Amino acid sequence: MDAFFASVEVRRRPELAGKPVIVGGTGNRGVVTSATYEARAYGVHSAMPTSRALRLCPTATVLPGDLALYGEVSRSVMALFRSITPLVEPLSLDEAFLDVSGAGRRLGDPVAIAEYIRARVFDEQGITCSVGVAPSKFVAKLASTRSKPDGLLVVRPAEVMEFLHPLPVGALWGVGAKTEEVLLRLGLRTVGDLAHVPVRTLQRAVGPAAGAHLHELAWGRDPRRVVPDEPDRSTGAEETFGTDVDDPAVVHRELLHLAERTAGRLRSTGVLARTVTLKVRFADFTTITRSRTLKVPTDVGQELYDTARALYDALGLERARIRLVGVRAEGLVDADGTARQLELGAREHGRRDAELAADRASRRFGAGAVRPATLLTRRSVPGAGPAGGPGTRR
DNA sequence: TCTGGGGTCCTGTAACCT
DNA sequence: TCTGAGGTTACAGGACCC
Repeated sequence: MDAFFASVEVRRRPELAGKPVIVGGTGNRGVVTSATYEARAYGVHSAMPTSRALRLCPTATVLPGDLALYGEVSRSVMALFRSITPLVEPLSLDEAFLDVSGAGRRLGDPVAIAEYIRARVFDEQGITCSVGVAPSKFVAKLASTRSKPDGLLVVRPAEVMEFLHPLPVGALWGVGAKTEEVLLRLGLRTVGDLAHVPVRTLQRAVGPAAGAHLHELAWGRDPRRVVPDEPDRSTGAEETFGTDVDDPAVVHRELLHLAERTAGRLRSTGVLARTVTLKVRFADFTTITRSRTLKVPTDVGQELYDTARALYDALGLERARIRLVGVRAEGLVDADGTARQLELGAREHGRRDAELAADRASRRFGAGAVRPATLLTRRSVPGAGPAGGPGTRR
């Protein structure tokens, strides 16, 4: 999809069509997550602090975003893709790889399929998308980027080199700011330059794996298949405070909140986590992580919290100024295939049953209907909150 | 100017096991 | 009993993507 979040907002509010619109954090520490092409004309792009974006483009409308709505649109679009081929690999909410090598008889050649997709997405969702058609995932991805917005670019097998080699190294998928800097220092400006440098040189510069990988990509070689339905490897939640925090009690409460959120997601997807990772970002933006692997995988918020809090307390911070904390669950295993460890003397109905009951209450009465008492604030007492706040849901 | 939140993958080091 | 080689895993950090 082109400028996905922003496009969905414009569809919802047609009076914004043709105007600069920014979706992103509206607080003092927000960043841009999506911007219409009208806003991009002012130099606005995603990941830029909203404050800077507004300085560049003061007339822009800034909207907080509505992930639930974008998720709905995403599901509809992915369903359309799956009606074309079962080989759909979603890359994010707004993009996916489709292997259409088997769909030709029914729907025509890949170019016809691409046009069909673009038309259907526009008819059904009222937003535009761009499609790259190529013999490999990586070239298709670059082609779709090149064709944005509202475009279609076909790179046939014989055209891959002439398409690839003039591109700047930074255009390659996997080459970010740091790697680009290293490559430019070596005098490598284009993908063609990259292709003609010995692999060993590349590997010395950016590491053995990345070096070999880049060399292959520079010659258009990308054997990765389109794989549908890969299970997540980790899930987590993190939050940047509105202003830096040095009160351990505030950090502890946030950790509980994040642990509950993460555990809820584990339960809703039917997986257990073996490893808990704590993330702390300090006022100066340095970031550390600490992790611990559990004896028994879990999906219980209280256990994630206990672990995260122990990791935090072990840091022995003396009122350090904290900007962000996060809790992440890794080493995910299928809950069905994992027998729960029976502990000697453990109560039959424990914390897990309480959290499952809270899940059911949340499904009926809205997110956060039941939660730990320490997470209740005046705002969240039913009836006391602002309209639309969590406490006012029924 | 001031840097979100969701992820994936790679690398170096240390510990541990055989 | 000691030593070393080699593999695996845990942990921390960092680059990158949308």
